[in-house]
Amino acid sequence: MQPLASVPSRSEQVYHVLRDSICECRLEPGTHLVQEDIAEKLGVSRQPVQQAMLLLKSDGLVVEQGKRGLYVAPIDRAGMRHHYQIRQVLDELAARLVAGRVTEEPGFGAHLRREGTAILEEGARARERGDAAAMVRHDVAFHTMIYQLSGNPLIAAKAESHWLFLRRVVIGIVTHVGRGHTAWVQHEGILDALVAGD
Amino acid sequence: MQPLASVPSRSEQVYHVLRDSICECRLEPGTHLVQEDIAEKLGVSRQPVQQAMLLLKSDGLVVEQGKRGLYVAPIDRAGMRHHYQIRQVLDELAARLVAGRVTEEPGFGAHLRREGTAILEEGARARERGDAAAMVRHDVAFHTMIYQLSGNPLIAAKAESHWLFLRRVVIGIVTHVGRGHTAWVQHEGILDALVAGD
DNA sequence: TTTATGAATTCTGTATTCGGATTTCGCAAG
DNA sequence: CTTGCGAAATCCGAATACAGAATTCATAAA
Repeated sequence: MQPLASVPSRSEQVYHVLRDSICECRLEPGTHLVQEDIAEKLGVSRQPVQQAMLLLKSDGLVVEQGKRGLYVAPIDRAGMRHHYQIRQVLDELAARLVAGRVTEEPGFGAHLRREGTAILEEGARARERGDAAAMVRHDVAFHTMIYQLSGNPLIAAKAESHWLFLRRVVIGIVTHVGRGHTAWVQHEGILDALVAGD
Repeated sequence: MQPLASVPSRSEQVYHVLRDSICECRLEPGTHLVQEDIAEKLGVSRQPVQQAMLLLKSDGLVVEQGKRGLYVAPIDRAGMRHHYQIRQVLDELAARLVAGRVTEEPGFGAHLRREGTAILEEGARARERGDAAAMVRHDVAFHTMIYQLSGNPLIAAKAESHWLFLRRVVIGIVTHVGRGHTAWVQHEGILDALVAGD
């Protein structure tokens, strides 16, 4: 049995709305976030907004400039590189752990193969449609699957926080540069290697 | 010139007090945290306490059991292993980056050597005194130095959140098992290797 | 035209209050 | 002894109210 899902508090809802808005660049970097305005737009009081801001600040998605208030964090090349570096080592760790489980636990490889191909197929369909957003979604889903199967739940949590930042630019990259193809080929290679035990 | 330090808000102060109390096990795992009690003990209203709790929850230092309120997170073996795994790969990443800078930037190696030996000497003195808490502090300082010199500021931030958990048990390990010695020898080896460029 | 000064505005952090949901406790019924 | 039920108490999230700091703006002086 699992604990039954409870309704999310207003703070959480505000947090998610703001987080998604920032990550999908509907709130542009550098925007000044005023608690009252946001509260009124979302139809809540200032209190849940302030709490959401606190979490966004600890995520690094918003930054405070002195006592001038909170602003949406800028997208700078160096910062993205830093996020990418960390995500990379987390990916490597997760892959190592998954590979370890494949060789240790019988039947785990088949399970991995099943889940992986399902996601890859969906991703392939998105690519045929030329749906960039869906491609990114499935890209993330593939990585998330590996995090979850790694057996270390902290990896998924930490990596997600870096994906938040990367999502802000990945959509643009996939759409404009058209690098989507190579990524999917790589994913198939990764899946094969993992099923084989790295 | 640097932006002058502003007084920390009450929320931040409450957050730090609670965080340290939890990490140094003055608040034992499983303790029920009641906002009103804490607010009264610290001489503030419930509001800053609630905000601090929110951050502690996102750190994973406190967990909520249904709607029964927030409790200090338990220390379990599996969780510690997970934290340790992630910290390990972050350490490796930081070391790689530092080694890279040593070979790239002239004078960086000497700088590293200077800072590193300073910390190691202080740590050695703490060991002679048998001061376990100071040893752990300098152990953390050594790692933090590497994070900071890596050039990726996110590593320090992320790794710190894992040290929060590890600190809860490391003190006990150093005191009881007396494994302090080997750690310091390793640190000297690490420093030598980094100065040489990995 | 530029600089100083002080009032008005704006915005945040904190305190207090309100409403609701849950747990606890006492007592009666099976 | 266990089960069921209702009142009281507990505690949290959210709204509202208040105070202080910073910025803006307008007006006066150089």
